[in-house]
Amino acid sequence: MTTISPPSVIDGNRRADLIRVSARLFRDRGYDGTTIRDIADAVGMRSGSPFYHFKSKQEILAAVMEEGLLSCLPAVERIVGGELPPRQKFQALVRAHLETVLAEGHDFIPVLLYDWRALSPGLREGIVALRDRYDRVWQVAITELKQAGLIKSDSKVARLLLMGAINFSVQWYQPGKGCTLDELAEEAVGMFLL
Amino acid sequence: MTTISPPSVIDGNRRADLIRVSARLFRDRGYDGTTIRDIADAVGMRSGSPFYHFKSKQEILAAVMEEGLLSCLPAVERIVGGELPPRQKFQALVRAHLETVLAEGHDFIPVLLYDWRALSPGLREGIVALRDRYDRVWQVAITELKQAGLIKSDSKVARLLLMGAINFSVQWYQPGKGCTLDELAEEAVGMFLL
DNA sequence: CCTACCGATCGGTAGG
DNA sequence: CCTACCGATCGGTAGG
Repeated sequence: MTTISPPSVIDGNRRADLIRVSARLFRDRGYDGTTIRDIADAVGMRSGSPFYHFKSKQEILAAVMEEGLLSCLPAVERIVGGELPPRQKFQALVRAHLETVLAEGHDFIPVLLYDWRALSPGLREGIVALRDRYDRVWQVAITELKQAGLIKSDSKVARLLLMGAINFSVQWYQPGKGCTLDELAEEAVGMFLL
Repeated sequence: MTTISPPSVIDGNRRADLIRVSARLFRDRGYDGTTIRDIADAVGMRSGSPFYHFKSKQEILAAVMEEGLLSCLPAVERIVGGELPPRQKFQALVRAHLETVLAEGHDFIPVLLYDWRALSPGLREGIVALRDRYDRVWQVAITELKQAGLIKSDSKVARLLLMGAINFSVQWYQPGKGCTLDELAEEAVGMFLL
């Protein structure tokens, strides 16, 4: 009796490997600073082989961003759909967001934040739809804060300023140096809420 | 009588031209997405000629960032050194900062924000010194806000969150669409201050 | 500042 | 998924 793994599963593993190491390399060196050869080396392939799994380098970038959004959406949607009181709900949302942006090994969303411009317009559409879903979760949370009197404005600009403050931490936060993610979440919530 | 412009002046003009068009191109397409040929074309030179003015493409990038910081530092230092009451002083600082980040033709600081990673470590030192000066201005302003009871914390993290919220607008703000810079400054100040 | 050019690198492909 | 390769592009330089 032979044990044969279905090709689709093998392919799925290698494809997932490529996405994961590409995320790390893109995060560290940027999309343009990473070559197909870097990616192939990191998974133990030859330089032409990634194109067996992806049509182009651009499609790897799109896959990294899509993977990042798909894997972090359920958590934030569960938080905002849950029953916590407004302040605690917002704190949980900020904490979850910080996790996806700053935690070690979480390279997907930083790639989205750093290299959005590098993604060709044709491939942006699908990612934009997921980004919109993510933004909508935040808008709902902020509206609840407004209704609870914890914030002055729940405008779109208010949301962009809030998310910007947190997203920009990707440019300065260093894990293990300075504050922890819990402390950062607490300071952020303390600063933004009345 | 021949009129001969001193070479240093000619060089100064052409060098300034190169910095200006490079800032615009870097802002629009990114450092890696801009070639020396793009830059040369934009000022009407042949592709090898920018290297008469700069030793490398990297040095052009450094010059863009340095120029941006040097030209915006006096304004913010004057504001913070001035006599406005804390809230108005902060509003003026935010407004000035938004100008350097979002106003049309102000491409230098966006390049700093977008392509910091593209600058080689050896060239970062001089720019870091100027960035530190800029950050110090903000820290002073925030400390004054704290003393006036207009903000909860004047920690470094508080400053980074504030500046992040505003800096991130470079990724979403579109001149002429949505709010004006004045409105944006007002909303930001309203959101951050108690 | 131009002409003419080079060496290196890069994304991608044909064929197996 | 590998081998072997290509065409294009790019930063940079020598010599004037």
